[in-house]
Amino acid sequence: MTLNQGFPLPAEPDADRAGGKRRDSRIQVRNREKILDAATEIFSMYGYRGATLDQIAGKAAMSKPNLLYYFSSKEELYLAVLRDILEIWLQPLKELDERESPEREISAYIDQKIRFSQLYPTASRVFANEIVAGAPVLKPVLDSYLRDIVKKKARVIRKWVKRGELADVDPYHLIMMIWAVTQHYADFAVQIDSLLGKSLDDGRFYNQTRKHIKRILMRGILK
Amino acid sequence: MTLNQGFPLPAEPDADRAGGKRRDSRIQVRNREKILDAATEIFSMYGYRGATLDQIAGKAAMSKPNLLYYFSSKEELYLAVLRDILEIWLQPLKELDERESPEREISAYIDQKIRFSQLYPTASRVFANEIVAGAPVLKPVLDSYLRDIVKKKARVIRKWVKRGELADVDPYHLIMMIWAVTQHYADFAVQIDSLLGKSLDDGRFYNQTRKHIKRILMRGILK
DNA sequence: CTTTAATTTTATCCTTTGGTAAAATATATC
DNA sequence: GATATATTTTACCAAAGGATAAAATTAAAG
Repeated sequence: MTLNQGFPLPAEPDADRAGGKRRDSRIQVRNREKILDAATEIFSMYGYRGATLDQIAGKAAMSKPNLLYYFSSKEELYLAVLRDILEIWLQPLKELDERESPEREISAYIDQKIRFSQLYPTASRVFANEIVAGAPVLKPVLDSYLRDIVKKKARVIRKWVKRGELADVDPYHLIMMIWAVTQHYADFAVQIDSLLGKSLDDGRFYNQTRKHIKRILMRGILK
Repeated sequence: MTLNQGFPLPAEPDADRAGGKRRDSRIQVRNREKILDAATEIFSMYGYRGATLDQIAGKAAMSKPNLLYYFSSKEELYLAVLRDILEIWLQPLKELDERESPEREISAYIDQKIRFSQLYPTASRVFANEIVAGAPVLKPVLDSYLRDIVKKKARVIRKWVKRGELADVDPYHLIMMIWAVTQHYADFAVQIDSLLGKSLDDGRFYNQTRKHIKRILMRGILK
């Protein structure tokens, strides 16, 4: 029940390979991927504790012991899933560049976030689940890694404000607003489907959503 | 694994009482409440499947069989929790009134939603969990009840747009933006705490957040 | 083709979990 | 204070869940 150990993060453990073992045979790669995909889906629906290895194995079309041959415990599997997600989740924020105009940069950032919601909705949900659950595993990462990046980027936004290119907005709240709105379309997809019968898979809806969010937010923060 | 049965909703089953049994003795009421509170907390952390009756009973300071004396199954307990949440969650939206100005009405709506996030963060998380999980229980409610209310309120917003009191925004996206942003502060509270060391419990932060969200959103949608 | 290493299956273990039965205790009513 | 009812505890149970061991099968290398 401790969960979480060794999450220095972006780097995969990656050991083993030294010992001469080839950890990348065709079948190895294919199966690990199959498992990670299945796990992402199941974890997104039931969270860490609610998910079962049987379900995941079933979805990956293999037996439970076989799955455990690739990931030696449920926890290890969960960590692997989270690691993958975090990598793509964090990337876009790092790219905010103060030398460009806020209009351009923030607009691009929103685009990337929505794109993530479109491309990896289940991954987004696993992440959401983890955070809603109180981030039992990711807390250390949030407290260090994420915190630093956000602090850095808050400074960028503050600079834009000082230069008068942006209305007087609080950088942190702005970032969180963008996260909230963009992730909502992935995390609450069922609700959106219930209300509109649409999802981001629908290209028209995707673009309409993207433009709409940007229109309101940009109007709200530009001078 | 079916979960969900009889969720005509806002109305409590409430039967029994006819049979002459008094379902409201002091101890009855107190214990049911204690259980519901404990359950809300545990469900918010682990979701329906991840939560265990032992945990809930433990948090409610009673034995599992004792808990089952009040709620005869995990499912029934979960339904009771959701029922309570949904009631307070839906209320504010119903109050949008086209006869008032959008400025006033939407502003008030945002206020109420943030207030909910402040007062019932764990309840908000149970709800989030349920939706992220694909709304296995609430789907029928979303498809009927919620859908109708939202449709009605979308009409109100559209009217404001036509009257020229509001920029040309899509009502549905606007509503979802408001949901996303306001609920985010409850659902992703850990993340916010990691980044800012603050929570809505802090009155200063609460107000700052409220004003900030309103400032950006209102600027974004008013003419 | 063998031989060796990688992969998969089968059988099994122990713990947890939702739930029940029935006895024991407390509370209320007359 | 005796009787009936409501509440709580104790003792279980069957199923599910994470995990391991070892046998069986498949793939790779020489």
